[in-house]
Amino acid sequence: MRWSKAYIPTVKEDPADAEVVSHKLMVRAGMMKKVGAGIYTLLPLGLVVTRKVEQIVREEMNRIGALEVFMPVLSPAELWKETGRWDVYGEELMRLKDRHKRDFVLGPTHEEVVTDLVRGPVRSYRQLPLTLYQIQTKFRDEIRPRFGVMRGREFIMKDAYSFNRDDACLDRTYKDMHGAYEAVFRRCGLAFRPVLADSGAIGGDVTHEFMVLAQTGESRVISCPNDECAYAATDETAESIIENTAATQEPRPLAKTHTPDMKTVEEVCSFLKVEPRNLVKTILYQADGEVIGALTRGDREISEPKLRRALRADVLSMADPDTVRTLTGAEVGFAGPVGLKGVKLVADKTVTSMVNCITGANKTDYHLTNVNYKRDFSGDLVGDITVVAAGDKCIRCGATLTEYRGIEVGQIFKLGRKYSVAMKATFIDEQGNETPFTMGCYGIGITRTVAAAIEQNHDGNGIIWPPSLAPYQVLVTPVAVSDEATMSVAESVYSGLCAKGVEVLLDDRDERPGVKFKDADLIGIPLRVTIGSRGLKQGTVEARIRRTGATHDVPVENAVEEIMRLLSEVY
RNA sequence: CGGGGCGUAGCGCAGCUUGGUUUAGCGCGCCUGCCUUGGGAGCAGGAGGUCGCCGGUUCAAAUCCGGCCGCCCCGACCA
Repeated sequence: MRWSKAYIPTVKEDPADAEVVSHKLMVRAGMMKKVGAGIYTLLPLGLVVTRKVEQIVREEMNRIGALEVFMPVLSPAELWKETGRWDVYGEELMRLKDRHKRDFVLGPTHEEVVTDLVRGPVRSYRQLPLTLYQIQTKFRDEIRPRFGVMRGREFIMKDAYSFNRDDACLDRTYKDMHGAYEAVFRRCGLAFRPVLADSGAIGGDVTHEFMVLAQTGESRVISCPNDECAYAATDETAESIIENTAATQEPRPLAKTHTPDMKTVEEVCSFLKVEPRNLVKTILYQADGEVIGALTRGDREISEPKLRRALRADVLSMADPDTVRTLTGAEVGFAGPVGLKGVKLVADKTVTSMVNCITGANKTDYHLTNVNYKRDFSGDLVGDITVVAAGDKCIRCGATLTEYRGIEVGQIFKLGRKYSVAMKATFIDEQGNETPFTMGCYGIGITRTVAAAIEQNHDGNGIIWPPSLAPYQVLVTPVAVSDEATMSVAESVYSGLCAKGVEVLLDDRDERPGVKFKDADLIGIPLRVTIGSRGLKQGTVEARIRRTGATHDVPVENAVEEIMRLLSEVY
């Protein structure tokens, strides 16, 4: 490809609306252009990179026997009503009507469509397992799109769905997928970690997220530094051992104390001269229509995903102030578990071993002191509903946990039978029984992976593509296109490399060298070959590795061979 | 949806507080010519704007007021 024909509109200045490097660089390198909030056009360079990621994904999916299909972006509301997600999915589901006023959705994911696809033709266990995947545009009406293509509303995703005869069969597919995902991200040249995660609204039990390690990542990952243990999970899911104190105290008699206008943990603590860890905080939630009280230690946060799982609830949100006032008989800020009626109590496991703690009194401007579990109140449900913090102890090996940030580029779920039961998708098993499929679903954010690759591979001058994702492997840069000797060498190196099947970009623009070099660094081609009169006097051209900046003078005569050799070293 | 901010040439911005001396300006980019050619050169000339949209105030509005639209940032969501 010749640069003069390639449409790579690079820009010097960062776009005003970009926050993170990948967004800035993708715009500056002429890879994409914003059309509206969270929606982008991919320009030729951006598209080529995207296709590279897609191809890697495609090869790894095919390798484990998944079959590619192509489902529509638009799907009728009926399918979503069948599984109930029409009501549960929320605002993020982009709904629209056709000219006949019939309801449709722009697919954010395709469980319904794919389940509908197989529920007729697949009748026998002999046809299983079956795994279908597609690479398709998805739409999620994000509350707040940001960071360019990292959190867009429209994005390209690979989504795969497996139909298995039973749990053991699903386990095998899940394991294959796990392996395929590791292969995909390894081939993309990314530093990543598979971590345990929450299954969210999609439902199901076991799930892993694949995190690309990056400071700008939106996800917190908690991990165990002990290599043999290697426990890693998202902050929504991670479990830990939270050390308790003061367990040696003798229980003292329950007392009520006046705490005028002391609503927050901090206020109560400074007023009563105690540590937050001696408080039990009580937060009221609305869970599938029922009001529940969640209890955890004062210095900790309630994890809504954990709470939702503990309750097996679909919809969970904090109760509104009126509900709180009605049920506690007090202003917000004075709720407590003692004597709280009509509310199901969910206690974090740490709460059960606390001694002489402080809680709200369910009376405005009063708190209770010397509250003790079992004696004064009990949880209807006890579990882990607290957000993990760095410094907690590993649930598996006891080591002190650490935290890092990551970009979630993929997630694999064991769905179970949620969708197959809801949609009556069944097959006949070996015993002749009609049985719902046991399903799994597996996603990779393609466009997000492109952005993640840039987050992880750039410097002050621009992108440094991992060779497997680079839009071109070699950039041939003649210093002056007006110089005939320079151009004839450039052309022969270019055509020589093309003939070897190398993806080459020839910068044939009549620009000053500085401009070309800056653009070269910006678009991040792994190997640049510079041809100028200076080198030609010695009979050489210069090969420069983008990542290291290392240069090699190679003789003109066998330039193509030398460049091929250097290329193989870059890989 | 709550809070904050922005909308002026292809891009990045100034001007707005205190309306008219601004024919609306600057940098980058773009076009022509000369010159230059190993890290975003120089000189000369040039093109490009319904100042987001609608309405109001005024002799006069980019500037003041109201409404609407779009975009960005911070919070509650997620591949």
